Amino acid sequence: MSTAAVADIRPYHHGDLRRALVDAAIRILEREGPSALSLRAVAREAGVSPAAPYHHFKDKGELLEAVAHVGWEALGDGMAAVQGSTPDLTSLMTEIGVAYVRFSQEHPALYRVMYDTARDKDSLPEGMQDKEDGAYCLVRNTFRDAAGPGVPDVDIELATIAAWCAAHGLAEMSGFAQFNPLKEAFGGDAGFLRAVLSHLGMFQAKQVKQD
Amino acid sequence: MSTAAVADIRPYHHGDLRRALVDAAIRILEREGPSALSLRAVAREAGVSPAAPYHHFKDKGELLEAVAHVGWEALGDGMAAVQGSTPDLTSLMTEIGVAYVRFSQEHPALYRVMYDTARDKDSLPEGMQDKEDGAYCLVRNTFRDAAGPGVPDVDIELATIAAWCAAHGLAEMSGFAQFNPLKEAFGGDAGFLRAVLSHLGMFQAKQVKQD
DNA sequence: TGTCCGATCTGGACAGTGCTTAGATATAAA
DNA sequence: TTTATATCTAAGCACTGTCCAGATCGGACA
Repeated sequence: MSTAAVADIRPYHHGDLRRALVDAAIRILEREGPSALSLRAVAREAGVSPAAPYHHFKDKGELLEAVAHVGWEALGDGMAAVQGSTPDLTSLMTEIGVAYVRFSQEHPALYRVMYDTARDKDSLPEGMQDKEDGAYCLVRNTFRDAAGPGVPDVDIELATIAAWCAAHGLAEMSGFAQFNPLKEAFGGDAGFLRAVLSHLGMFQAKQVKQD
Repeated sequence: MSTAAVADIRPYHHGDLRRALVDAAIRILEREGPSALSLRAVAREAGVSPAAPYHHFKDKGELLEAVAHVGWEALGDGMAAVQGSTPDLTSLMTEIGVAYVRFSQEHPALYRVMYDTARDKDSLPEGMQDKEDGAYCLVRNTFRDAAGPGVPDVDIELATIAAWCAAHGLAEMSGFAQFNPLKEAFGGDAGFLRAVLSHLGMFQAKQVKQD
């Protein structure tokens, strides 16, 4: 079993084609956008025949899920990086939200794949929610720690999803050109993001603690 | 010019193929989802050759824009229908938000096309924002009326986009199966939507009036 | 060492896609 | 009736996702 586990990790002709394909897909995504991400282009980028991916993924969707998984981990890392940057919950949640939106701005194609695959399955991806250190759990734990004991789980969950909705909504809207004037009015993109996130009351600790 | 305008409205062999194609596309969307929406399938549904659509739309994207436009108008109608249902701004904004999310739940494929085409253009679609009676303007006007004179435009715009982000975020998240337990805790889907929207402070009038 | 087996990859094919071009047909204008 | 224009079709191109038969390679076992 232990040798089998090793074989699972480093098993190939090619080296590790599965990983190479995911990397190639992300490279194409960042370079040419989602519309250029065909399975054949990924195989080409990895220097392999068009049929080769089918020995590692059931279909294109399964490859995209693997790509999305990498994206969710990177997003989680980005959000975790600002953890502990301030003791104040309000500004901490704002900074986490800014980190979230920043990621979506820096990797728009990857961000799109992350949600597209999730929507196709009607289910949030593993890398985001299932693991205890996923991005979603990070937000929930932040609320839970701030609330302390005695606050019902339902309220924590509500605060979490409300914050997530706001951040995701802002991530999708902030790219539209129509909001450029408003961005300038708030001193650039960062100021705009903080203004919207601050405007959203759910980042305030009292809402979690009181109600 | 006036006769030309008439010719623009009713000019065909087929009757009105342009409109027929848009209708066919929406029919396919509601029946089989976004992945089945190929230009050829639309032509088939409309009983016409695969090349025929190219005499009415530059490419597939332009057809999708027309489809999205219909979607935005329908969404705007749905949101306008709850207008005046209550004099209280907080509950009115909540009801508008509920109408928004309901639309996305009842027409998930169409809703997806609406934002996909917008993202591809990095620009909000005409049907949503440009016209004075578009869905986005409806929200802005509601805030403006509630705020009265003296409140800077920037604050109105900020409240509008914040509300929009929250509604869109919730529209996208509410479909995920992971939130089903939470929905039950709030007495079903409607209760869940109102709980999240109420939790979001930007629906409260004071934030527009005071700040 | 030689042989075999299974995992890994290729070549070739199929149906379906967006889109273009050349030509047919019907409608309206002359 | 002739002509011009708008509308549509037929055929084809390059591309896609996916499958299949076979080639090739690695490690296990003799």
